[in-house]
Amino acid sequence: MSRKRASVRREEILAATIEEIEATGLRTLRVADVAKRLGLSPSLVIYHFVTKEALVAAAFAHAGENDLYRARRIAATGRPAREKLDEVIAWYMPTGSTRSWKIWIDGWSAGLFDTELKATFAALDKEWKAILASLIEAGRDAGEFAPGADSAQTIATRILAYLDGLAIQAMFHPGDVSRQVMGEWAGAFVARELEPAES
Amino acid sequence: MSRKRASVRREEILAATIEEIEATGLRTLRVADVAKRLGLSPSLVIYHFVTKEALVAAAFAHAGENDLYRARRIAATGRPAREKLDEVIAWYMPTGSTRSWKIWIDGWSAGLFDTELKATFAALDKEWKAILASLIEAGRDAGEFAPGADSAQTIATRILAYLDGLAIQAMFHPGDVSRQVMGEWAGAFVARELEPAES
DNA sequence: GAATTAACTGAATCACGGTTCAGTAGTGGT
DNA sequence: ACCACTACTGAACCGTGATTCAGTTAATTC
Repeated sequence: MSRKRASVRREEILAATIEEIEATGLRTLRVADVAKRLGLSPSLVIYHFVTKEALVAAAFAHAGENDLYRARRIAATGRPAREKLDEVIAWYMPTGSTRSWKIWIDGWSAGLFDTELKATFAALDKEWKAILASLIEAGRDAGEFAPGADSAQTIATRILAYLDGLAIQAMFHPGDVSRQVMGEWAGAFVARELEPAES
Repeated sequence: MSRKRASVRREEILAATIEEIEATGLRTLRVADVAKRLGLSPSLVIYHFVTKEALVAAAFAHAGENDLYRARRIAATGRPAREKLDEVIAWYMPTGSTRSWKIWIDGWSAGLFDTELKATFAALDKEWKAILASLIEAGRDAGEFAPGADSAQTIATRILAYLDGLAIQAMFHPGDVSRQVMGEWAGAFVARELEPAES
């Protein structure tokens, strides 16, 4: 049983937890399954995280931070705002390889009745909006986007709302909204929001 | 213990189940709590529904049908298509008194890993899209809406996606998307989809 | 108004899975 | 080499909550 430093093992366990939620859902998540995935004893998982609930909370926070990290790296590139915006959006969507929407739908459902989780999601959402808003402002300053009536923050909120909705449709009704369609519609929405007066 | 015909009792239990999910969430739903809500024994609930899982499935189907029924009644009115469309949309949103979004978010999460539930939701969604599409077509025929490039079905899908997304935002970030804002944004979206060439 | 059926209950069962705990064994420091 | 600390395990415990079942009583039928 190769021992590892606590910080390393904790990361492994968090990743395994997300994988397990991804694969079978939060409602049937068992500590034992997370442990088995790594060939460890259930006790160890509890040893590191004290309680299953805390494990789940930590796992969601971890996964969310990971996604944000990637998005921030895209935003930090030295390219036109529109390109970066498109790429960040593409990453937010289910297409983004690692980023699965199953866990977030599960997370929302749990967050409805769990204050800590709800706070975690609120914080993550705020960050996503900040990233988008900052790209929108950059684009406006650079003259790429028309200076609209609404604040960048507001537009970011609307875009994320639409993306969430599209993701759900794509998840449950892939016949109505394929991945490609989802991308096209998202692109059209962004265009309408940011380049209104093209006439 | 006033006895009731099975059909009546079943309806009561279904309603109580939805209320319980609404109040405390699917993940902590106990058969005993549903029973207590009606002053009945847990055994009776099982007597009527055989299994908790079946109870939950039936409850979601029941709630969904209820909502659809109301929507269809609105659509059957003899008013302009736009008015009816707006009202149906208002009813779809969390504002619609009974219609709570908590249960649907919970439902999605459960549906991800439950084939029967997923099928139920697919059927409900299909119905909603049909209602919207038929209103859109009626409005086009009546000259209320411009005849766009996309089919009524497609536009219905996009509208529902946006509504879902807005509902989630309103649920989790009411500071960013109040009920009123939600209504305004939804209205603007519909307008853009249906009355594009107003120039 | 007896007989049959259908609604209903309470107490027991039973599996499941999170958590505890006492102990084992790597690991890093001196 | 020894010590202290930390990662780790296996077996037991224990609460929970769905389901079962044998029986009770209200409705319905004839």
